Amino acid sequence: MNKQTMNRILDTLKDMFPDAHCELNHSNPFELTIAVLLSAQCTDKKVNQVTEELFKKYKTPSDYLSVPLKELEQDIKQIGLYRSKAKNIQKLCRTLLEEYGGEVPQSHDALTKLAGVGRKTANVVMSNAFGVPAIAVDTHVERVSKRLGICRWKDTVLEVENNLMKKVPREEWTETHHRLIFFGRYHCKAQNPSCEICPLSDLCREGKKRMKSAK
DNA sequence: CTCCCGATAT
DNA sequence: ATATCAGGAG
Repeated sequence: MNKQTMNRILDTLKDMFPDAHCELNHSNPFELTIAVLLSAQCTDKKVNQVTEELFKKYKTPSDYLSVPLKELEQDIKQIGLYRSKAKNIQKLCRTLLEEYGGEVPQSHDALTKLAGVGRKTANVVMSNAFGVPAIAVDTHVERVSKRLGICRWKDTVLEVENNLMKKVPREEWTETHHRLIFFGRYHCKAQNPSCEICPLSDLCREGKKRMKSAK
């Protein structure tokens, strides 16, 4: 992909979603970390429904450790993958208390060592909570980047991330990341993407195919 | 690679 | 009925 095409994509995304932002409700780094951990294979909307009550009941790492595992499981059950997530939350909270004075560490390396926190979650926390430029590659960013030809179809999520970091100016990483999410979530959807009204459909094999069959 | 898993959209 | 949802661990 040449530079002009990439710039066209970035300009179009900015035009379509000028105020794209993190849609996981949170009021501090700790809540954000919990919310992102919960968001794996689940919609943000559902996570927000659950965290509205969850964050009233659990304010600190100690709070999550003050109840039996089974109780926490029930409190997040609607999210799915709830057994492993509940276990990870308690293990993560134990680590925060034992290693970091109950605070969320402000380094990518330390974050990924926490239970249930991988590269994608660490990137989201670093960028949204601590203002460090990052591009977290989730299901939307991966799908959109591949459809638009920003990277190759066979690329791993790490390769997708490296591609985006190479092609997007560092100071625009975080905003671009959010725009790719919005683009994937509301426009270039996994099912029934809006190819007919997509200003970038000429860049996308899938889009071209759908345009033809629509005629 | 598989497993984890309920809610929602299609 | 099936696909998908801000993935991570083993």
